Amino acid sequence: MSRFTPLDQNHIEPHMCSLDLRLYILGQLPFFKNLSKDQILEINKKFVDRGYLSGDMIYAEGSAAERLYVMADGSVKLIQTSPQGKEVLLDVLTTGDFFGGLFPTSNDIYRESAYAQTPVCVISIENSEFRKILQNYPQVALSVMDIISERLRDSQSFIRLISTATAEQRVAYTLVKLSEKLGEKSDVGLLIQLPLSREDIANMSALTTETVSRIISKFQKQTLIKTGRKWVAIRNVEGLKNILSQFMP
Amino acid sequence: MSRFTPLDQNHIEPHMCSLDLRLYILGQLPFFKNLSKDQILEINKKFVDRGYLSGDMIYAEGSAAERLYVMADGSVKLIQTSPQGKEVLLDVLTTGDFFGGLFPTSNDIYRESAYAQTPVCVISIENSEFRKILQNYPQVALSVMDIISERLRDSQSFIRLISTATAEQRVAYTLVKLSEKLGEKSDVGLLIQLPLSREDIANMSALTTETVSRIISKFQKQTLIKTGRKWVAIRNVEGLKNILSQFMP
DNA sequence: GTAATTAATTGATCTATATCATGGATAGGA
DNA sequence: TCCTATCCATGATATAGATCAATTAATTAC
Repeated sequence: MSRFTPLDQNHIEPHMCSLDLRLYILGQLPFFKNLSKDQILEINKKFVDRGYLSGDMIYAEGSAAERLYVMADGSVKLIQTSPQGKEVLLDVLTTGDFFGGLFPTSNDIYRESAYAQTPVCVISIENSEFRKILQNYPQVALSVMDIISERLRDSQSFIRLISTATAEQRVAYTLVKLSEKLGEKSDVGLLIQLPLSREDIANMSALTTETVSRIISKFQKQTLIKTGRKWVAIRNVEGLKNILSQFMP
Repeated sequence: MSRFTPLDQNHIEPHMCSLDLRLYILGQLPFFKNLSKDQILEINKKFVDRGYLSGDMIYAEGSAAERLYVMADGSVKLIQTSPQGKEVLLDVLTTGDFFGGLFPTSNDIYRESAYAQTPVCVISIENSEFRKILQNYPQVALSVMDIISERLRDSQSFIRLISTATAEQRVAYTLVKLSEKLGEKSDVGLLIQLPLSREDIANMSALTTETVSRIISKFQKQTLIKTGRKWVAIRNVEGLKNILSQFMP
């Protein structure tokens, strides 16, 4: 029996990708938000849903990028692997995020692999169908553009981070970002709602697990965080941000 | 007198941002390519042009992001600076590239500074005007989206690079990328048409100038490149790519 | 409930690259 | 053609974080 984890465990079952959930998710997407109920219903027809179990691969780096995915429930990791086997965790996605192919030509390939990190339900649409939607609803294309350009800027901030920051700053940054995205108040602090190992943090921060472990231990001693096996909660966000302040304006 | 530089020196004068050049540049832009002559003329009215001298700042990180810029001639560096003064060279832009604000709200800020690296001519448009164009011409929005998503993927590849690659691999990558974008055949090899110091390469590769200098010397001894003050030419692209092959699929 | 597996900690050592320091080379102005 | 800025090369040293290695703790399997 689980001795202790503060994480929510009641994740959705694959079959729970109900029509209602699908419509709800689609309607909540920032780029579909301004569409009418009927338009959403129409768009929904082009989507298919599917559940995955924890650890399942949703698509593989290098394979043909044919579909765009939208998270309905659970969490998904986007990972690039180098030939020597080193992994870079590009992003963690949760409800409402989209990922996968967004490409002009159908003969493009995925640049990363996507793995279910918990049981997940995703809905997906064929690339060409999604482009039709973008053409038919110009404001949708604009919203998608905005989201991608925001991601580009995040990505560039991250480049600055790993170009100039110390290991401690990188871990602090990773934890602050994750808590902003996935943090939920709990009795152990601002809990990052995600099974998150030291290795995951290492792959997100461009460090080794050992280094992350040492830093996490230190942060815990400083009562900045509280942590256990595969979970982290933030006790003192300001303290972590303080570590970052030297290079984040 | 210049003793030796293989770089083209006859750069455009600021006043040479003629109407003809402007129309030509606008017409060549990948996202305006499919528009009619009349449409281009109409769009052109919203653009203003301006010349800058080498070293001039075009906009500053942190200031209000009000304009979108398009390169007409010359080259521009996009730089992020950390509070400690460390610089990260995000990109080098040349004719036809766009940069600056592409943002949904007018109260957003630039995330990087833009400097003229040579004498340049840029044309620019107010953010809100550009968004009107995107709304009026849906296929333009789609093209812009594609370009940004390509940049995002490049940026993610780069994150993998600096997360996992050695200093030598980073420099090789930087040189290969630059030569693909700016390389011109010359009698010293595939010359990168850009005044490119060791420091620039260092800031693009997340390394120090000293480390870059050592690696550049080594590459030169291996006759992979030929280099001088502020210029680099590639003699053996395959050799450089070979250095990369261990982590670039 | 016990064994087997996986995750995390912690210590000892190593190494790639940064940092510090100096001299030489090149460019461009007077 | 000299003078002075930069730019570049290279040696010596320091160090952050990786790597190697061993131990402990938490989970899952039986």
